[in-house]
Amino acid sequence: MNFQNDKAIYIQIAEFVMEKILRNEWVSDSKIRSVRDLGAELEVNPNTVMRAYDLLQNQDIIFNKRGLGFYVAAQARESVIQLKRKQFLEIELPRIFITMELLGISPEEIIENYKTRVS
Amino acid sequence: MNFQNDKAIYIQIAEFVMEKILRNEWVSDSKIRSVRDLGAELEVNPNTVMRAYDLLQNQDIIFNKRGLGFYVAAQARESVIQLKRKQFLEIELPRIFITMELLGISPEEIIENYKTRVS
Amino acid sequence: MNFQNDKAIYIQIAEFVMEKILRNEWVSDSKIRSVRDLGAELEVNPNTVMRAYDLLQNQDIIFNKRGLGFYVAAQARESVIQLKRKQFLEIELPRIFITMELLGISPEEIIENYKTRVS
Amino acid sequence: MNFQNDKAIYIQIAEFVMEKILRNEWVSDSKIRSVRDLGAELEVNPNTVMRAYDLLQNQDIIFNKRGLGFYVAAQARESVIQLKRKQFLEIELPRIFITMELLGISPEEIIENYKTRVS
DNA sequence: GTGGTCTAGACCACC
DNA sequence: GTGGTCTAGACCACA
Repeated sequence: MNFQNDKAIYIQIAEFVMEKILRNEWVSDSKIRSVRDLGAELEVNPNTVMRAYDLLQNQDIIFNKRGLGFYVAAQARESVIQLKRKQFLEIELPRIFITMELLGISPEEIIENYKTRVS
Repeated sequence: MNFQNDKAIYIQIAEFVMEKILRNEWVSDSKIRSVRDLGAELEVNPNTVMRAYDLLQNQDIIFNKRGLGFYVAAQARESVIQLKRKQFLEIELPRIFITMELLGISPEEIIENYKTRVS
Repeated sequence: MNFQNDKAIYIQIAEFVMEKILRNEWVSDSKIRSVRDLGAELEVNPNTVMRAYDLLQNQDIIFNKRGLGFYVAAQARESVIQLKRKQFLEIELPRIFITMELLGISPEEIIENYKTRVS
Repeated sequence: MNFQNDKAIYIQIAEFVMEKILRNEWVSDSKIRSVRDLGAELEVNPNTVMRAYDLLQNQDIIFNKRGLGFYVAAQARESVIQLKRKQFLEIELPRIFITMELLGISPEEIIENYKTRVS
């Protein structure tokens, strides 16, 4: 992890975890790194890691066992996909529509392109 | 300019120039920064800037007056839009379709979303 | 606000805001206190207020206008009720069932009690 | 004990004692702390402790041996449960029904929830 | 002025 | 050991 782009660090950490889950590298019920541990490795404040974990917990992607640590939730992968769907539809799609308008690309042109791709 | 993402620096410089033109901050026939000048400010090799200008010249976005420097082309804005259209349709759009497939989002869902936005 | 009970301060602040909305004292689209302002009055760190507002924003109860402040969301009251429903069903109800079991109270006894109340 | 909530202190002391009995930490016929002793530790007036003990004695939860102190009654645990049953049915349950009405939660929804929990 | 992010460091409860 | 909360203070972007 390089934290090179302009997204907040805690967002990048959350996306890192989600990527691991999406790739099935981190599976349900397995323990993930502790906030102190991961914070030390990434050289960020544990609070920043905590914020990432908090976000993931709110999305039912990880859960906490008191005094033990965070674990990957049972339906974690599905939750990640669900969250990404939401982000795509609410954030990326509007941007795409704006770009299309700016570049004078009509929906019909997209559909044409899509059909060509499928056929 | 930060050169923080993973794109080549000369690409980022070209995009920086195109952005200026798109926003009408740099207009047709006006002179743009010299290769040496811009290279010094951005702390990159003048050759890198030259590569960016070369790319823009090939797309009819800027042109060169020998011994004088580079100038914004007459139809620069249109050329930029044309270039971006091409990039959008050939590079971004395929990526979007892949993401949609990955997240299980159907074209119908997009169309529905688009109509809601318009109404 | 006294922060007398054992709940986290940021939770109490969020509940304070939700109470205002439930009572229709704070209505949709009206601006709410800034994080600095409310933090100063309650003598807590602005970050703590921010955490409360963050929670409320995630629940679509308030929203942010950049550089201007937080505002009560359009469907804020409905969102508050929705959130409280969830809390009741997932947190309070299980506790009630545990208490019932501990005190040897059967569901039938509750139903009997409920009917008496209704009639 | 913190005396942080809004209940009267003597009530909280009585509940503290009942909790001990419920958890079988204080068993029948064992002597409990003296009024002066407990009052000193909790930094409250002995009269306040006395009021709590008086309440418990009226409910047959503790009894007094003159000149010796207070002892846990034979059927203390059953008496505590009996008292809490009464409190639950007469005080908490009405509040629960009010909350349910406020949040638009039907008894059917509760039953459904209960079945899911049992199964 | 507004929020948003991050750090350093503290204290707490739970296990 | 684990997370959870809070503070003080900093710097940033946006308007």
